[in-house]
Amino acid sequence: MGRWPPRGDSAPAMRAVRERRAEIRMSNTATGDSKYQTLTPVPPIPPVSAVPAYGAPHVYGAQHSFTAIPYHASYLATGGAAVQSAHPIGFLGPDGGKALKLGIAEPDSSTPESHPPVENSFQVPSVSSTTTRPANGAQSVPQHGAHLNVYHSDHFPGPPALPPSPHHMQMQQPPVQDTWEQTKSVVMPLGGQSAVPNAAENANNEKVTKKKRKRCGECPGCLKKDNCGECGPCKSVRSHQICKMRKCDQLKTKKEKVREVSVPTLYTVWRPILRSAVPTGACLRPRCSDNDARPLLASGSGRRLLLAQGKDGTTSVDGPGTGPRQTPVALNGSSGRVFVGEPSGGGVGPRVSGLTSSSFQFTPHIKVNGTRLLDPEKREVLYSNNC
DNA sequence: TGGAACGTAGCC
DNA sequence: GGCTACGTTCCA
Ligand SMILES: [Zn+2]
Ligand SMILES: [Zn+2]
Repeated sequence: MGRWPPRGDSAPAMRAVRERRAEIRMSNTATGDSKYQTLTPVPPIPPVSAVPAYGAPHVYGAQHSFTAIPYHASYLATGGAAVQSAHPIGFLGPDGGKALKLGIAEPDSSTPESHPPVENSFQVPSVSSTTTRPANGAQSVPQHGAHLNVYHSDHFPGPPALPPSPHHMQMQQPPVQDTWEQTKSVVMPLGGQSAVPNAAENANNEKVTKKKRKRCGECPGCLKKDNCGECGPCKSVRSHQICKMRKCDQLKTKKEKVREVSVPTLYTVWRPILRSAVPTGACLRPRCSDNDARPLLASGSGRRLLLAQGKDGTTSVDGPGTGPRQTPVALNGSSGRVFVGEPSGGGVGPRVSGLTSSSFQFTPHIKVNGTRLLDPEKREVLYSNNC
């Protein structure tokens, strides 16, 4: 009783089977053989424990560069007056206690306060869309809330080091430890350094070979015993790839592999961007308990917000526009990662299908203390309240 | 955008 | 050290 593949990356091996495989390759025939059995199942998602959660986008450490980001600029021009400053300030805001309650992680904190129970409004999105849309179509005004799905891809450029800032002490250091313990998997480094072997990149953002995923052992491809003998990988000695027919389905979808992103990470990393991109009063607090907060629209409705990062490390924010848009967004001529949020636009814009309810939720505010947030002045109130 | 080529992780 | 094949880059 053997297993397939016989050896190498994913399964216990048998020399005999390897030889058998060679025979198949040589003869280009597909034969049944008792030696070819199913794979030993492996976890679909290898654990990534101990991977530091750090994905600070470029834009964070350099808010002044916002104006160099076309999408963002247009965004603000159309509706982002209130956040023209594009500061990360509201970010922690004046209310440190509240910030803690929101689950913002201090880089090295070990105090109870720094590990508050976080409202578990974030879950792992189950699937990602592949809708493609040019980023430069973003012209419309962002809406009142965000329902954020965060995706991960394996090639995310690391951000530059965060500059020291007396106003943002907590942000001087990347949140090396992801402290959101409700999640078993950990945020992959969207960039930045990692002290963990097999991490994506080193401190200099240099390419570091990453850990390989394993075959699931259960998909049709994995269950196939024999090489087809006719596909490219079968024919090419240099391919180094498994027969197309046997390619694991899970390994086919290497991009947009969804990873969990902790609340702290969202706050410390992406919140400034969200803040600048959702200028109409979206509360970036997960499940804000504000009674005036508008109820979150059902998943799948509303419009989307994109946070994208190009290979050059720059970050861009894409507006809702007129249609769902996800990956990839061209940035400076290159394609990069795209993070998808969904501002609940209150019926403005098309419905977006395919979203799961298991994603990070931002409660949209349209009112604060009963006052509709219709002008920048009032929105500032909201921001100052660290929503 | 998909395929080819290549480096090398992972397993033995 | 050999082998398979994943991840990545390159190129048409
Ligand atoms: Zn084949
Ligand atoms: Zn599989």
